[in-house]
Amino acid sequence: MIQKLLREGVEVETSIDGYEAADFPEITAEKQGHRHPVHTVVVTHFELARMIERVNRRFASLLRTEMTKLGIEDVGPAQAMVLMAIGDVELSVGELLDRGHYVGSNISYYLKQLADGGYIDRVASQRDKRSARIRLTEKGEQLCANLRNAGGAYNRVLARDADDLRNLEIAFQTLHRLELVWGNAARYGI
Amino acid sequence: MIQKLLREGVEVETSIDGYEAADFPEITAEKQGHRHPVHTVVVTHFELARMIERVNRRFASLLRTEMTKLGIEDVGPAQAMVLMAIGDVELSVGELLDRGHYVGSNISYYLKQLADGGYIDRVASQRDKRSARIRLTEKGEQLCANLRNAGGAYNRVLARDADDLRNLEIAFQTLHRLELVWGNAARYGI
DNA sequence: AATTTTACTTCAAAATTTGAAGTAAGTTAC
DNA sequence: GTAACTTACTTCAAATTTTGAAGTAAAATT
Repeated sequence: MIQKLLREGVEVETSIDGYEAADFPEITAEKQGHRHPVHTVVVTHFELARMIERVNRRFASLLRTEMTKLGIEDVGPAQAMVLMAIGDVELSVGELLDRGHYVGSNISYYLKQLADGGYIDRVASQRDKRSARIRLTEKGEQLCANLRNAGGAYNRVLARDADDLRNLEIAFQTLHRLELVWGNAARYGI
Repeated sequence: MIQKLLREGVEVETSIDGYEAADFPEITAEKQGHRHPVHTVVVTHFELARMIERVNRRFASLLRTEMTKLGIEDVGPAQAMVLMAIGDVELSVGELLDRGHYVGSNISYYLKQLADGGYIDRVASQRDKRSARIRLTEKGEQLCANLRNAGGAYNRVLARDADDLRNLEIAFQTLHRLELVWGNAARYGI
């Protein structure tokens, strides 16, 4: 059985596509059935990818909503993610590229908009004048803080007890592993 | 400690952004340090979202490469994901929307391209002539089969033992939970 | 000093996504 | 039975995001 799974995928509770889970946060956040899978199906590499795509889409639209509430009009959710990627450190464009697996021209474009909007400062490095040093302005920090603040509610819903924490941790690590495996495969072939 | 984490995030091994993990599949696929976190940092809701974004980006480019290898020129990775979402069942556009949290006009657009490329068949339902029934053609099934086949190698790398399987399962379930929480929040507010 | 490499930017084109408006079929309420 | 409404989808134009090719200037190498 394990052998077969190793070849083909992973067992998981619940149907992959039908959303039979209840449709309200109070209920879906409950633990019923979560720890003790009943009937199981097989998840492949692709099912995971599809799940990731869906979750990503949901988050993007959530972020868009959050930003609309904050009255941010000059930049979109993608730019906000770049802002969050910068965080509270000063870094070069190259470092930022690594942080998000962006493409250079893409980041360059976003940084231009963020600089125009006054969210970041861009200074040529003293030691290497090719390299631009990026950091958030007051305004940029404020936006990040607001977004993080709005996110607090989700943290509370998602991480309710030690069990949740463990699962989130495992999910994070597993995604990191996917990131490495898929990334290396793209560069060196599997 | 737990109380603080519940409010702010989740403990995880390793730095979030620096990729100090080795850069080759052989090494990164190893288990060293994976089960026993040493130094820990806090992951928030946002770090998870950023991770998901990165992993999604990586997968998309992998899929693009895979499709180039297969000589697919008429549709892109996004359309291929739609194809995979359809799978081996016949369904309506509405059902497909639910499967991927797509927007209607978007799917409509993709379906048009997929139909033009001969990857899907589209028949008006007998019972309700507004509703289009979608299913893969021979060609569509072939592409899906090829992609699934290419994906087999990743399944083997990602799911090497029972421990990996457990982690992948937990990651899948946790992402599903994120999907529900973020989705409900978008519709009803948190 | 010439050449190559690095670190980025620019620009145009392509791909993806959104949103508003439309159509046609089905449903409901007179 | 028909007017009004809803559902299931499509179309189109615009916005956003992403890619890729070409460029620039500084640094490193030869």
